[in-house]
This record gives sequence, structure tokens and C-alpha cells, in this order.
Amino acid sequence: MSKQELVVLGQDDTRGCCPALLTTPLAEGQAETLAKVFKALGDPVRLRLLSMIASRAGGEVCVCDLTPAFDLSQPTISHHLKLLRQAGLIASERRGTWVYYRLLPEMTDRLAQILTRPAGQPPTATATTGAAS
Amino acid sequence: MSKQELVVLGQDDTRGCCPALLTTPLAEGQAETLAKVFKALGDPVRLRLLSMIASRAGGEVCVCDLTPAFDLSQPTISHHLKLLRQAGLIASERRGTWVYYRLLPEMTDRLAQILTRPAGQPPTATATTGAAS
DNA sequence: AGGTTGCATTGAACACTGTCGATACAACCT
DNA sequence: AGGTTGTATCGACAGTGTTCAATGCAACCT
Repeated sequence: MSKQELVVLGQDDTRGCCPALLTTPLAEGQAETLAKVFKALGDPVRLRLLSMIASRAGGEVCVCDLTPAFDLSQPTISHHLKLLRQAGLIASERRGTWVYYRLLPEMTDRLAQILTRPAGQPPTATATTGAAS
Repeated sequence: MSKQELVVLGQDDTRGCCPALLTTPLAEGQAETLAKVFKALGDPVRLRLLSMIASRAGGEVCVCDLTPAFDLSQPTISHHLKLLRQAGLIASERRGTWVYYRLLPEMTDRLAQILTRPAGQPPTATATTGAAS
């Protein structure tokens, strides 16, 4: 559809729409916020948890289905789920006895956009103003 | 130079190209490989370094321009650059006295693709399997 | 050659993270 | 009410990561 203005970015707002990682130097606050999310993805157990949650048809997974899929204790899985939740990647809801987790696609969408290089910007070709040091 | 660089995401996958994070449960080996890259992004200093490198017109940055931009010692910056390099996110080249770093867009492109949810997959769609238990 | 500057590596201190057993809490079920 | 099951939290420990001063190496410059 309409092209998003992704280069807008309020620089000092850590909760801004879309910090531009690849086109503009990241501000310090934005870097810390973003780093927390990437850090949450920086563990193989959490990646597999996220993948199992995101790829589940219906969009929800019971914790009771996640825990036995790993060779880890139940508190450990609960801990990893908490970190993914605190990173804004998943959300949980209790229904009766069981707790269900679902993906928050806004966060993964945002990361994908942040990591997407704007078209027509080959890194070795442009140099509109060739004045380098 | 260093042939120690990680050959990331070269693993066999059912799709051949890229592990499907959001559509298929991630295999254990793929999760560990991917986690290393995300872990490299999980630090605010490295995110800012990557951002400064990627957003530079001409595609290259001298380390001498990166180091004074932080309140950290020179060995610390060198260490972070090494981690980004080992993750396959950047590459370095020495020209005379100075060392220049540049983005490896293949890696960020892959991450963006991995985090991109395929169109036409509403997360709250009716489940094919009734989730009875 | 000797001196200087730019960057990488080493080794150690310190903080953080992943993991577990024990325990607490919540919701079912007699 | 008491017992059972599912999930979260608490403390503690080992492993890992971030950081620095000191040092080493490479390339320039007298």
C-alpha cells in the first residue's frame, strides 16, 4: 500500500515508531530498547519457544505443550517465556487451569522493518557526496 | 586473514534458503545458529556500531571514526566489532594504517526475511485442529 | 633504525544470564 | 475442606559476557 515514512523517527524517543537501524545512526536510548528485544531472541531455547508459538495454527499454545518439548525444567521454560513476554514478543492469557501464549506480530513486524534495507541503496555504489576522510 | 568467521545460516533446512521462524518450529541446530546472530545484536553498543556502519554513505567506516563516538575504551570497541564480524554482520578490511568496516547486507536481509510473517496468516484465524484437550 | 600512531589481543575483575530444586499460587476435582 | 495438577516465583550456583589496563603487532614518518 502506501509507503511508510520510515525515516521520520523522533530521535530521542525510545518508543518511537521505527528507529532506522540501517539508514541513520541509532540514538542511545533507542539502541538500549532495541537491544533488549534482540537479547530476548539471542537464546536458542527462546527462539524455539517463539517459533513454536508463532507457527501454531490458531495462534495460541498452551504452556503444557511447550514445557515437555524441551529437556529443561518447568521453571526454566517459565523463565524464558517471561523474558519473551517482557520483550513484547509474546503475550499470555490464563483460561481456567491452563495458560496460553500467543505471538505479538507487531514486534516481529517492527524488527523485520528495522532490519530491512531501503531499496535502491547498494552499499558500495552510491556515495552521493564522495567526500570521505 | 581470519578464516574464523562464522558461516551462519548455512545449515540444511526444509526450505533450503532460510529457516522459517514464524511458520515452522525451528530445529535445534538452526535455533543455536540464529541465536548467535541475535545475541550479537543484543547489546546497545553493538547496535549503535552496526547502525553507524550501515548508515554511512559509501558503505565504509574507519575504526578511527567509531571509537571516539563512545565513552568506552578502544579495546572494548574492538571487542564489539569482533563479535559483529564473527556473527557475519560486518566485514573489515585494512588499507594502510586504518581499518575499515562495512555492512554485510546478506545477513540483515536474512534476518529481516526470517522475521517477516508471510501474508495472509491472521493469527486469530480458526484453528484447523480443534484444540480439544 | 628508531619513534609514533592505529588497531587487535591478553588477562583479570565484575556483572549478568541460564539453570535447577524448592516453594508459592491458582484452579480444578473429589 | 483437602488433594491434585498447572504455572509462576524465589534462592543459589555455574557459566558467560562486558569492560578495562597492559601489551603486541602493523604501518606510517622522520
